[in-house]
Amino acid sequence: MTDTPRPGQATPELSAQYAPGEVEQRRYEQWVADGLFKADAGSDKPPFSIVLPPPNVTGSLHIGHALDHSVQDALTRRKRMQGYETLWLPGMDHAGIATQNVVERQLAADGLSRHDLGREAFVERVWQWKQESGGKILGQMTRLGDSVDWSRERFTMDAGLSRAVLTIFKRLFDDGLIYRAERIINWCPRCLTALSDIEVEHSDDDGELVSIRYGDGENAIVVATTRAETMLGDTAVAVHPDDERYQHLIGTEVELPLTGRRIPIVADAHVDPAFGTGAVKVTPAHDPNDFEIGQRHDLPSLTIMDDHGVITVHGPFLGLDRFEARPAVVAALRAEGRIVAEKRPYMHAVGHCSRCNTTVEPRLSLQWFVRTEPLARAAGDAVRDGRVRVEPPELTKRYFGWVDNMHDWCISRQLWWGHRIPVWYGPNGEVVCVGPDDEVPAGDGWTQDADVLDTWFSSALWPFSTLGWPDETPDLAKFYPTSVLVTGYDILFFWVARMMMFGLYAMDGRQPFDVVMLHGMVRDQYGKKMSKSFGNVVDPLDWIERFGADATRFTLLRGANPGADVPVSEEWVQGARNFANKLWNATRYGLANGATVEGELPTEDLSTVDRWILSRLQHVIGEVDQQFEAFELAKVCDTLYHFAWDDVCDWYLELTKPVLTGDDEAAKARTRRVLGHVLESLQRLLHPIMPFVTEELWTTLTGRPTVVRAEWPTPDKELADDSAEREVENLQRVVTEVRRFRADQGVKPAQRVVARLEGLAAAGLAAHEGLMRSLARLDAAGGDFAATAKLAVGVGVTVELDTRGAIDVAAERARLTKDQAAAEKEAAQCRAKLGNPAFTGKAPEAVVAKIRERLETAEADLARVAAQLEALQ
RNA sequence: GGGCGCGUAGCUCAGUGGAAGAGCACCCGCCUUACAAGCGGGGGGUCGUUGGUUCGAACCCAACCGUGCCCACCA
Repeated sequence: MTDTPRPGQATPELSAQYAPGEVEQRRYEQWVADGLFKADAGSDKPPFSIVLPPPNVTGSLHIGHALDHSVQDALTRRKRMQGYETLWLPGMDHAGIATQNVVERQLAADGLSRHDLGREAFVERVWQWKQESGGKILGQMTRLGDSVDWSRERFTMDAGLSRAVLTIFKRLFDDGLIYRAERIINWCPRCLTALSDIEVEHSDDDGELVSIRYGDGENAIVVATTRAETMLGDTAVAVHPDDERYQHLIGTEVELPLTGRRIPIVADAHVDPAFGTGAVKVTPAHDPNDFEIGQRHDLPSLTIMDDHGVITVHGPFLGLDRFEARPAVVAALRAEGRIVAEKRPYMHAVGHCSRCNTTVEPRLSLQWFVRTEPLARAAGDAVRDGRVRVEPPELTKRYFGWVDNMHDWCISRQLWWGHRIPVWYGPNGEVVCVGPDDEVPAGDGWTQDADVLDTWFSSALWPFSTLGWPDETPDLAKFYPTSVLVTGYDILFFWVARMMMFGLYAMDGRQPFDVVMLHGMVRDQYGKKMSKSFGNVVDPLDWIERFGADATRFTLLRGANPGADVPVSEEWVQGARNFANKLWNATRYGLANGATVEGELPTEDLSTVDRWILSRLQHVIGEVDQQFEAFELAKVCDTLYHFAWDDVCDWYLELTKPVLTGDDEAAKARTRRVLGHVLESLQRLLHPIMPFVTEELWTTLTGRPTVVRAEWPTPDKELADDSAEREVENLQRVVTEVRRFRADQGVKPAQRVVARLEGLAAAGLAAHEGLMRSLARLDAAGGDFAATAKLAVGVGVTVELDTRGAIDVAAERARLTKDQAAAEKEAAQCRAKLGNPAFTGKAPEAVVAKIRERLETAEADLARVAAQLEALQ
């Protein structure tokens, strides 16, 4: 093998194996130092922008982030190479409850509560925590290779974003889209705050349905409940207006057991006469349905629990926790003989706090709400009229289901960490909403609302608040609307719909993003959800450490088609690591054989093999582009994997060996140039997926500074060459068939077999005899040649081999007989089909032709096998 | 309770009207000077079931079975 370094350049050296750890840190630091990820709002280039879904400040990088970020980075890096002015904006979410819980736990370790510190000191303490231990995840992002613009990092509580929050709150307030009201809300008795619908998770819990008789004699009415303790707050019993059984009771009163209170029996269409007894106890202060019934019938609301879920009424139960009160109330009722049916198990959906899993208590409470109806309608319309595209489209149904049925959004939280509600109450009942540039009311008796806003309120502003809104900044002008939002389908409703509502509202009807790309969840190799208790959780940092960031990314992206869950396993990441190594060694081969990227790509006198690989490359570029535009990153990975491994490594590199070790210097120079082009193109194509190894290889191969801003390949139609592709395919068939024969016959790979090739000229393969001999390890027939085996390989080429002493005739005959039977069956099927007038009459001509072709092939196979059998005699 | 998916090789998944594919796993043979994290070869599926539409169905339709997810104020 010759070793001819490029003029004026030292021979680059690569070790035999790729060692990612050595490369990654060095490369990332250089990229940042060179400002390669920085966006320029003043550029003339077309914009491409993504805002990173802000991770919680309490979070650290888990495998789901790794997937999410890998997708965004791949999209961003490709667009950057395509010449777009590219911004990927990073940042974090202040994560109200989650963060407050973390700091409260720290305090609890010292025996303190947040109330011991007081509000101001507590918030100060949280900020301090954030400075010291928050935001670990941002550092971890560098390990993945995220090409984010660090100069634009934002935090939902920083000054600019807080101003955006105040601005939009004020605007919504003035438009009558924010209001304060007493409503049934989800209350977490542990976090001591209201929760929105999306912060409540439903699970089917075991409950017990008990039937209780209210009243006596003629007036008795039986109700059923799973929450017996709430009967203490009942202010009515409701029945369906048409329910025959209770006509005589409607409008009367009944005595509520244990309390001595008399409550009315009302008729309400909400009641399902078929469920239970058809009579419902009504507790307006502790059940959303009951609240509405209460509103319709002007019933009083009687609150029976405090913030902690402790009973506040009725002597015997006073001070009991809600779960203690339940059996206590049942026992007391039983003592009075009012339990008319034994308790029976009952599975029903119960809400739990998404932060601490405490059972949520529906509770009447004075809170702030966003009136979502007009906002949600606009959010739905933007998708309906095609301004925003959802990938995969199937998920639009879920999106509509959500935005079209949205309840008003409870936005006040009884927490201290967050954006404080900018409303002040005056001594005479004044309510003043204070915008960012307004004077805060001063004087005696003015107090600010104590609550803070739901965390999702500020994250809903993320696509524009991070770009400088409400100011008309160059960033906002250049990068809004953002190009694509990438996130998991699990937060389509939580977050995406809210960004749509606020984006359309704040930006005068302009959508926050053009495309929503939803990926799936990362799962284990059996498709199981990852969970700590199951022990199947993968730590991406561990994988990056052991297999490299590129291998980790490739493993994730290889499953990342829109909407699809992504199973991963250690075996698979090993495979990806092997792939990185394969690329590494292909480039090593190129470097050792003088592959070059200097000078024009030759077009004259190219070998068939060179024309073939260039043609394949054009197809691959086209395919990859299509797949990228459809966000089908799994397919991108698959296409490039097979091109790199099968076409380039297994065939092309092998096929260049005779030329590159030969002595035709002109031919060698051409192939070196083509080889250099193919390798560096492949590296550019793979860079969005595997940034580190491609950077290392590309810079080494080309001597240029970085592939990060290298030009993305475009297909060159001039280089497409069908005849070269066909020729090489035929060559491959010959080689493969001979290899198969050798393997079946147990001929050692190293053993040269003497052979004669016939029919090459007719098959158009005359020029490639040397290549085929080299790949199939066939020597030219010499003087004592005796054809002991004859191989017809299907493209009109016959190989006669001298395998004296090397083959097992009986085994080969058995195999050929099997082949013969298969070919006969195939031929028979095709003949039957072609003999069927219904088929030939109705099927498209192309299909019929295809069947004819199959028949020809089958017949040729039959002839081939027959010839081989004969030769074996 | 409502809605949306899925069921293809041992595992994870592509394929969506023309006669079944990949990765890994498995079997056989090889340290053939880019790579043993490799090379060459191979076995393996009546495409959940049953009907229907069609010349033709993994693909379209219906029912059923299995399975997953989302939403949900029948006590």
